[in-house]
Amino acid sequence: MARRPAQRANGRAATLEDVARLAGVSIATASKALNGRTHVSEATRTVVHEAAERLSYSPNALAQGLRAVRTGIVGLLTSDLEGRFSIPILMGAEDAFGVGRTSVLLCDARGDAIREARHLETLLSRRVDGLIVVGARPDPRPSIGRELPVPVVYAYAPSQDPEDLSLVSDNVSGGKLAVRHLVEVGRRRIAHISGDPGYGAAQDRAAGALAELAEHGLELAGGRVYFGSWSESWGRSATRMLLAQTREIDAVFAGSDQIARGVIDTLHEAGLEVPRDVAVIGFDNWEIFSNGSRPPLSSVDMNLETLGRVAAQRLSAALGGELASGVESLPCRLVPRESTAA
Amino acid sequence: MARRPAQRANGRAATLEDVARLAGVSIATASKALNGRTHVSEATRTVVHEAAERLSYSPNALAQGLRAVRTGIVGLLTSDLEGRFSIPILMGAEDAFGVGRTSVLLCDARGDAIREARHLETLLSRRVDGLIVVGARPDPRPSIGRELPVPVVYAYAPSQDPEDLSLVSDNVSGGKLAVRHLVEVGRRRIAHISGDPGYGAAQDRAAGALAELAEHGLELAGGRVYFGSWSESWGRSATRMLLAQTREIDAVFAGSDQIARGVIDTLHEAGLEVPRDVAVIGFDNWEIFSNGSRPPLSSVDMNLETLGRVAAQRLSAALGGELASGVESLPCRLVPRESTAA
DNA sequence: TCATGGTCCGAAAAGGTTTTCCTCAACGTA
DNA sequence: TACGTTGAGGAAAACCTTTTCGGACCATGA
Repeated sequence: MARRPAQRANGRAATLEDVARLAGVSIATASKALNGRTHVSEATRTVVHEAAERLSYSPNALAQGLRAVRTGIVGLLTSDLEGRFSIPILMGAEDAFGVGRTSVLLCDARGDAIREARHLETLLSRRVDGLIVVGARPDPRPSIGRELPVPVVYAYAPSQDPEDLSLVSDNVSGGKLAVRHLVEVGRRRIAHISGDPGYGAAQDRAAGALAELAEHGLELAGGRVYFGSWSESWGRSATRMLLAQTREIDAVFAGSDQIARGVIDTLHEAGLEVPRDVAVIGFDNWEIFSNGSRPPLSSVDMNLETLGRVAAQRLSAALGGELASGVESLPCRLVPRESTAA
Repeated sequence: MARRPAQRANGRAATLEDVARLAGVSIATASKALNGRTHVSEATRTVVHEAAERLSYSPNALAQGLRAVRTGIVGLLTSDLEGRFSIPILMGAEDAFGVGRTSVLLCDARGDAIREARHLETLLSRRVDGLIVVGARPDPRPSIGRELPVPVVYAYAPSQDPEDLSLVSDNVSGGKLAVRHLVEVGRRRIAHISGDPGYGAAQDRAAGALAELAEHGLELAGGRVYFGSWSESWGRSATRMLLAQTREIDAVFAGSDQIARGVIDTLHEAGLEVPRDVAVIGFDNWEIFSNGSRPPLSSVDMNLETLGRVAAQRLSAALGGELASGVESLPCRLVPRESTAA
């Protein structure tokens, strides 16, 4: 069994010329009729539309893009697609552009600079209207270049070049948000277990947490931030270390949902109940983890869809005129669940 | 602070004509020189290349696509991007096409048929060379149409139309693989806890498991397959139900890694050690779950990257000639970890 | 009858590339 | 010298659409 792709009789898709011929008008008139331009009588317009319908005419976007200034394609250059951060951003961007108006050309550099450069070249040769660059981790990454013929927005990971426009999540206020929530549900002895201290995000969240604690006249339980790695197993080890040092805690702010899972596990093993004895809040709001957790895990959401959406908006705005530069921080959002219930 | 996108002096990208003028040759010669065609002297070729370099010339892929039969773009129409199944397929496909040769235009229909139709229209108007359709769940989905001007490959979710070409994972043999592994590490009283029985994948994995058990003259522990939902919490409830009925089990085959997590949790709570008392194997090999688990979870990998890669290959092959039809099943792969260690 | 104005439509150019076919020059051979 | 051959390079068409500009036609008023 085999089958050839369906094609029109002449072996090609219908062109505007075919439509015009069938409608008995010129190409110019057909174009004007289909695009709703003026200087076409209603009767003619109807005839043309019918002809287009009959031939299932679909304008060749390549030819349109060649003639017009815009192509309606933006490039999304990501460094880590399997990472869970690119996807929400991608979806937000796709959303903001609107179906049918702009398409997204996706390239994954897999963290390889050479591959990234080649992808960039390809995207430019396809005459994308703009680029969104999504880094693998939320730390400054090399700029893809300042002298590009199209506007570029960096999302999640800012560019090292301050002249570029970058959109990032405000991890400091995210850390504050988490601690403020814990305080609001009555907790006072709050510990912080986070991930790799080499990540700016880890430092920022910790800084926000400490600042918020200070505002309430509180000190960090456990005496220090437990930095380690972004893994469940680190959440477990760190919790064991923490409990070995002090059992005087009533809340843990975990630097990620994965860490939080490890924390909850170990608290349970130690005979502590969540949230009765110890409240736990995570970060990322990765639903598969936070909802799968028992009890469901409160978390801080980085609003990555919004990040993508705003990136798309900035890009659209930049098509017409100027592109701002600098780093724009977008707020996080608290998602309370049972693990911090009062 | 604001900045305009960099542009060339005349406000546009360099064209072949610019290169030709700078090199002092005709457009035709410049084209031939850059594309490595014959009938160009070495000297001229060098001059042209230098000119192109100086102008940082990049051929306009739109114009190339307009002239050529192929555009070098394939469309990827997915129904559920946030689901974790589209991404590996996408990456496999991107990989197989090779960087720079073919680009992937990504559209997410969000499970909405109307949105899907609009995306399809857009993709066709952009004259993609082919389409890969990735469904949201591994059950037959409506065909996007038989009379399309480009070849289409369905991946993960097969098309309902047997004339279409579909690539799916072989869940039956995946189920066999899991049980065979458990038998090989010496287990005999094997239970199966799976997800939503409305999923063909759940039925197939169960069928494979039962067939493999039968081959070894074994019966299913617990007396039946525990179907439920694809969640951690179902893994927990089902394990409680299973243990309430019999503690005569030494292995559990879970229908997904998430379920397996719930199973392991509950086994631990019941005082059973994994893998000493009960071995556990999952499905999907979702590393964030299987590696985060304690102990690390053995699993069956559906080889989704391979699925994507094969989809790309089939598409490439179809460009030249004919596209096969029917459903092609690709084998799964066992990934043993500690949770089934002997 | 002529001028004027308005409405509708069509010819043609532009956008950038590739390829075919043609010209032209140089060179070798009879 | 005349002719054939070879190799380099160029003109132009084709891919498809949009837009500008001008032409044709009709009606109206002077």
